[in-house]
Amino acid sequence: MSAPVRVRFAPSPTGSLHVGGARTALYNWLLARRHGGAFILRIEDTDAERNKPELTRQILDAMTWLGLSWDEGPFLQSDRAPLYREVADRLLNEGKAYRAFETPEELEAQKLAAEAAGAAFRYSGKGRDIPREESDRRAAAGEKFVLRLRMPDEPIVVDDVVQGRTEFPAGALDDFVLVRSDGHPLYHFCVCVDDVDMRITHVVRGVDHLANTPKHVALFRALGAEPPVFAHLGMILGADGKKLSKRHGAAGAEEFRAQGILPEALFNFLALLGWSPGDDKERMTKEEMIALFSLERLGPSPSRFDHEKLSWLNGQYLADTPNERLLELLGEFPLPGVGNEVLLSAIALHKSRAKTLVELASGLALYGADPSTFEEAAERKLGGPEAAARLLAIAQDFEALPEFSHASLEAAARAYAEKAGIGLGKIAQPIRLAVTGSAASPPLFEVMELLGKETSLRRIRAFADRQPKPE
RNA sequence: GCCCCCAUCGUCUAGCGGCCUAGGACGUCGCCCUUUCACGGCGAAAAUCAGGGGUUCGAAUCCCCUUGGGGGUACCA
Repeated sequence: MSAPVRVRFAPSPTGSLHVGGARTALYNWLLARRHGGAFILRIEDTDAERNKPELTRQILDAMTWLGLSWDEGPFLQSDRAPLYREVADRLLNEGKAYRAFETPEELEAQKLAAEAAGAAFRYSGKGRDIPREESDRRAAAGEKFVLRLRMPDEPIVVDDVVQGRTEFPAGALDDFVLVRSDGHPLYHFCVCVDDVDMRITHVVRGVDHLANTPKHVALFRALGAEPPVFAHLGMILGADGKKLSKRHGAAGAEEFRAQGILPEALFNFLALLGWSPGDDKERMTKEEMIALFSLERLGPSPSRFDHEKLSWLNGQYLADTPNERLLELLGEFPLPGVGNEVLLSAIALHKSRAKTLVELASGLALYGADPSTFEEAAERKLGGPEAAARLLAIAQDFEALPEFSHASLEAAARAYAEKAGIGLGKIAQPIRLAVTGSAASPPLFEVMELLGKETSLRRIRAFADRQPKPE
């Protein structure tokens, strides 16, 4: 394997980068980066029906977001029709492929007949025996035909790096269609032609393609090319073990983005779904993954998508990400209308408490408008006339402070608590509720310092005000 | 139907014949830290290695069967 590594990711334009596809792309990317090779992006849009540039755009955006940069492409199969036609002609001339003139109706009838007889349908291979002259004549006369590959009579071995060696007996596959009767080249054909043309050395993709791989091997041979190294990945399933889809909450990279998942976290999480570096490493930078990656360490079995673990990982990344970058990332979510300086400090206070950017953004809301609602259970417990009196009293103490810093606020609160013969929590909790609307927040006095004297005292007094009066 | 793949704690996984009385991580449950909530630290519960046969002095690791999941079988990708 001295040839430079060349791999590709070849999604069809569905408009969403499914996490299964994202992980496939990621492993291809890792392999290319590991070996200093090339990562090629190719769009499989031979199915003209659903092929809109917009859908491709979304996939590219998601890849860019995830940090999966490609070196060549994106190539569109729809742009490569002349190449497919040329290769199809060559295969026909070399006798490796042949014209078959059955109509879809005839094929359908044969299929039904086979089914009725309890046998599996397989194309008869009838077209194989049509002499070339006759074939040319009928084609010239305008008779409809498809181009089929002449499958070899010997068994086909697929030696997969991940799934192991599999032998498909001779005759297990029939002569499949390369080019439709309307001249459109079909998926299997385009894939192989492109892989040869692009000098792809390793094909890393989902197991759903494994059963089709012998077709590809036969095609590579017919094309006079050595098949690439194959690595078929297990599927990614939802938490219920079913195929992962939108009904599991999210299935596309862009949906995770909208949920406030960091691209680095999703990258790391996806990498671990089917790959293990061997030691007990969990959190890794891209550079570490590149250094450690190898196809041999990919696992063959399907895995479930554990959103809980993603959430944890995301929280880890959130806590470690510099505030400035977080502020940038937060741009996609609603933020209170305060200055960046306040936001940056607030982010520092809140980031270890949030699992997603969405959570972080909503935590930041308290630096905007005064709270209009208060946690009901907390207010029942922490409110009341006595609490109101204390709040008013301590507000006075705070008011008198020479400087409104968290240190002096804390000192004042401690002094108050001691004088009143209560624990610090007894006075801090009502203040917290008054200031943030919630019984849980970052360190109270730091929050107050950030909020400033005026806002903090206004909130404390307003909260005291809404408490029932004595008698 | 036929062909193919997969199978270790609830989940992601380590393990590639003896180091396994099966290791790590998420989640769960305790305790500690603490003005609350997180973070962090410590600890616990959690896998008869799907079941059954072999092979071997020795099997989670190799082979076969069964069961359960998944995929393929298109003039879809």
